Amino acid sequence: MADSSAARRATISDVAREAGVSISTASVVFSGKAKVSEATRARVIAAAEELGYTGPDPMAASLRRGRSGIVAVVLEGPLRAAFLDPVTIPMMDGITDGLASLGAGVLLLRDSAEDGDAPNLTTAPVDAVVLIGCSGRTRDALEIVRTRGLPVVVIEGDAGDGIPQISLDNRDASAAVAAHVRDLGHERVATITLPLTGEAERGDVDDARLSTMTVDVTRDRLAGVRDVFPNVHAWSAGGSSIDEGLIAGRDLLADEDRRPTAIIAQSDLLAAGVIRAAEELGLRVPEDVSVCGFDGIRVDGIGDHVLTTTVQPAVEKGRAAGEQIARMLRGEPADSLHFTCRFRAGTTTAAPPA
Amino acid sequence: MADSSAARRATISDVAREAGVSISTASVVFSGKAKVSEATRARVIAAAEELGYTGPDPMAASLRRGRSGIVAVVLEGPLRAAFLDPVTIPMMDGITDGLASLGAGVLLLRDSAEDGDAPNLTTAPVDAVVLIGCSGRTRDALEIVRTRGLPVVVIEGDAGDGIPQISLDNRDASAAVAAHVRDLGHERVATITLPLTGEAERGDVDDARLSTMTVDVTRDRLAGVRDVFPNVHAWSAGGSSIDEGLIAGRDLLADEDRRPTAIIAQSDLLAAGVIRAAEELGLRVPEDVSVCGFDGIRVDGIGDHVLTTTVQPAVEKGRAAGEQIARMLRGEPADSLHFTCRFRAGTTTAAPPA
DNA sequence: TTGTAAGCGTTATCAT
DNA sequence: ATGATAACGCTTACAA
Repeated sequence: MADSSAARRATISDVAREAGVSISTASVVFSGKAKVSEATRARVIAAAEELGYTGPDPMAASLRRGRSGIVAVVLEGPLRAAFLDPVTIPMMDGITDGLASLGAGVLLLRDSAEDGDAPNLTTAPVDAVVLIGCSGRTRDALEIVRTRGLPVVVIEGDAGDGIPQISLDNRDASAAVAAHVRDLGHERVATITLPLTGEAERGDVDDARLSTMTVDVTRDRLAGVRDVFPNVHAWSAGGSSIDEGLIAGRDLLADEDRRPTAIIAQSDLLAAGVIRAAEELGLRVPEDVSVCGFDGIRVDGIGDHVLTTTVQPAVEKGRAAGEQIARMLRGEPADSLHFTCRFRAGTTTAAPPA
Repeated sequence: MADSSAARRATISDVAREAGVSISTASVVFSGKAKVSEATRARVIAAAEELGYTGPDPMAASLRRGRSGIVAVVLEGPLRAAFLDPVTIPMMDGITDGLASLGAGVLLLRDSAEDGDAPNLTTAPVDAVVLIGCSGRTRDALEIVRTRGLPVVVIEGDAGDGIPQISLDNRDASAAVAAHVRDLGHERVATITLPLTGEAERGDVDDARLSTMTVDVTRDRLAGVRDVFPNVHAWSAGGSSIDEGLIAGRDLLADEDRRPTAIIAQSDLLAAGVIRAAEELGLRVPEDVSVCGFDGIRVDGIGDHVLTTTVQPAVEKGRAAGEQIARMLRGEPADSLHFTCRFRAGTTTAAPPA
């Protein structure tokens, strides 16, 4: 008798019973994995409607299939910070794209291992993982993922071993920018690096600090500049933003005597900040000081300038990552892919002032 | 004999056996839901290590608990578009924040119902859903979610019924901006609206088009302007971006005779575009034309101007949504919350030219 | 403190 | 074309 008054959610077996068919038949109606006569299908659909059954429970289906249809994307630091970087968005878009063939969704995860009860790699029902910017804390994430045996692709980071990674010719591209600056005749050059470690600490970079550097991207882009200007004055920003560029620019351009004639920023955002700093100080770009960046995103806030920079294929990087994940999930072998930037001369660089 | 050579993944029962304890004891060691003697705990941990067991399978745990620890955030249109809107990111950050107490992750979902095999509301293992900008297609999402019986919160959209929603005083805030413009003495005023429908179609808005309007935010902000300027000339942008603002601005400011003395843009991005358009045409802001926006985000690219606008509490909105979700998941009642904007006078508005 | 056992709701295999 | 049945791997009363 006890006809449970509190509405328990209908299951596929309720539907099957109501429709007078077996559970497996009902299941097949929803999955479409086998032929079902039109008549029974209709009965099942009707029964489902009747009972308010909205289709297989995703968690049960996940368990049974061994797939959740979810891919984690691990970003460094808080979301806001990650998305402040203008290349993140196109890249994410690319990832979704590459994953499309698989019909997988994207779960945003932060890399904070400490974060108590936050959702993390060890407890999230994901089929695979994309790691972005493998550095410090992210390395822990990699460890977890590996022991969990999840397929993983790393974007911009050294994963080691046989882990497919999507890389960029940071060093060469950076060197190309530097070469452009050198060819213009600059000798007193400074570079503004991305953060050296997870902890953003800005200021001049000396050898001691250099040895603490853990972020690959930072290292490679700096190395590229040094390939051309071995003794370049390096200044490390606390992040990649216009504000940080502004701070760095003010510091580097303040002292008239030691003022560089060209500043090579390791991101377009930083470069934009430098341009602002220059304008603040009444310096003209590029007549008084040349400025260039890295990324090739569209930066607002630099007026009519076209930034001299190198353009990275952000969407393609993301798509490649997504595609490799898709392949691995299909049991196919995945490759590491290397992308190259394209140098773009703009209006923010010129010969040094006479 | 057949000691499966292909390494099948170890399960908790393997661990239990290896450690010589019952399955439940092993389970408890990992969940910490009950006291276990230090000795047995150690044995279990050791066994797990031995077998390479990395903790309970998330899918199995999800099924058993009835919780996946994942909350879906449904955005309108492609990810890229959604994240292009500068208020989205702080809002997402707020959501993650509000969800933190729950330890839930965020699954990004698009609202495209048609999208074949893409991951969607009906098949994703989520515990709850946040709907952003409930309009048109998003309404279908709402329907699905409701029949699935998932807790849901709607941000900026009319969900009807007893669905908690996070709202903004779009109309009043917009009216306040308009009032400011009126108080400065402007009479020839134009407004640039957000898209009227999901399909971005830009251009003058007449009554016919007005009746096709489906987006709540657009409607409310426009209504606010009309509260002050009943016959305001409305021009609908194809989206909320600087480029769209530029296009709109060019069109509105082109004809010297019909040129408005003030343009009220429904977003800061649009306003930034208008300012650019004005500068292109050699018009000074605010001397020749006043411009104001909506959102209160930091816009790059408008030089030294401080945009006259109204500031919306984006992070707070997101956090509120997250918190309401958390409450519902705890079985507590959830409320609708209403947020208000704060008017901010900037340097882009002044009295009309004499 | 530890063990027993009953599901959670599916899907896939194999018969029929 | 349809049905019976065995997993999937875990959690949690409840019993010992």
